[in-house]
Amino acid sequence: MASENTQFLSSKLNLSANVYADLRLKLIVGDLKPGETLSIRTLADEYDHSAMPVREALRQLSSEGALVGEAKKAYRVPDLSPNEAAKLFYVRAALEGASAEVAAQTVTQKDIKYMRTLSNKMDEAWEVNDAGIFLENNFLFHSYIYAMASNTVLERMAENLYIRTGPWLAKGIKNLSGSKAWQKSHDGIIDALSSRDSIMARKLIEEDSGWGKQLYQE
Amino acid sequence: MASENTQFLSSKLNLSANVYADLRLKLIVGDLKPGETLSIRTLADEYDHSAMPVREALRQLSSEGALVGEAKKAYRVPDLSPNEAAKLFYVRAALEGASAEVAAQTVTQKDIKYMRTLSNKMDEAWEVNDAGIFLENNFLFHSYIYAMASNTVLERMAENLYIRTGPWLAKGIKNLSGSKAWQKSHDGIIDALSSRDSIMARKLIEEDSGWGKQLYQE
DNA sequence: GATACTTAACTGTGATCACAGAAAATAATA
DNA sequence: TATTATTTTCTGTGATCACAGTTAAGTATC
Repeated sequence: MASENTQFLSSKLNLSANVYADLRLKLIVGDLKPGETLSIRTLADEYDHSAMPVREALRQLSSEGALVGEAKKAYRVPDLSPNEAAKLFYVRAALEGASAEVAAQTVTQKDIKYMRTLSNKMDEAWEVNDAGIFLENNFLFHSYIYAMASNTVLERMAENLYIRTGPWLAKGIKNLSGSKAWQKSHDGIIDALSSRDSIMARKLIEEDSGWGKQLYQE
Repeated sequence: MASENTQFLSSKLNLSANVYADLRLKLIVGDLKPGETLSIRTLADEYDHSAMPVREALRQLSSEGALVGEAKKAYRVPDLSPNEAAKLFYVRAALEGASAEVAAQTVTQKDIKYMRTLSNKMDEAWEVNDAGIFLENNFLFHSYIYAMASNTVLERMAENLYIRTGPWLAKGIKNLSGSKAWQKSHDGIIDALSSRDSIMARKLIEEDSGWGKQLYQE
């Protein structure tokens, strides 16, 4: 699994943050399925912690819309309606477009090289049919554009959108087949950034952001 | 005070949500000052609850960037640097502009009327020098535009930005004097929406979003 | 009177328990 | 056997405590 050792990598501050980070990645890469149920005590056993850290992590994810939690029922990974998914992708396109526009003005050759690496990793994952690694690197690719815009506010909000669309995306691409439209798209984005064409970068990113939506329209 | 009875109004689900809602509004309207310190036990006494609900509310606000909380020190209302404030307003302009563009396509006369009401309340608050009510209605005004776009994702993110900029804004407008630039701006927005001019609405909203920034540049 | 040291108060964090409502599993009834 | 009733298990929520750092207050030392 892609996120197996995350909880150890991020063992810095408190336990709640570790649990949160672990679940966060599991959502992004699709290790948690829509409709799947998460209970405090069960997870506490798995992480070998008390209930408190898990409880706080789940509440945070719930407040971010990554999980839903009614009254006294178990937390659940929400399944998105087409309408809800469209809203998430709409916001993502707006935020990501703005980021790309800024990023195009400060991008370096080192950045370009790193983005190509990520794109290659996505391709490798695609070939061996590993959706988890594919989504994780796709997330890293887009994250990097946000990071280049050096606006942490933007970055955090974008990440939230990936957490929320992760399970839904993973459901749609269980088998990695069909056209590699994403690859052409990413190549174009890299080229636009490389030539510092901020308008084109914005346009292409906005188009690429909507890519996932088509998974359920075919 | 503007938010005195909020905790009773929102006494629906659990106590944590009540505390969160109360603190949220206090931040938006400037009842909580930058640098102000919030401790779990102290607030628990004030709300006459145990530590748990307050603890969860503070953690949530912290995860949203509305409060900062290092290691084992008290939570604190962050004071924004000019750079940080600029980032928040940049994102706000992007989100709000997108909202206005959508809102202009579905706005009704009833909506227009309500927005005029809010703008009038702001004017009244301005005249009697009540910054809290002024900011609260300003928030409601902009919130309404988000609501008209009927994108809850967008709405939630925008609200977060108001929570985070609230204390900083309040600091800058302790005394409501000087030009009423905000009024002309709001009138223009209402007119643009009323005539369904989505491009103009977007433009004016983006300009208005940056209004607060000027508080510290004069 | 100012500085260094010690003590006390305060802080978030993790753990544990009691409780009431929801869900699932079992037993009873037809 | 199908349906209802009951019990048992599971759920988040609120409360309380112990702990280890942090900050503030107090006290001694010069």
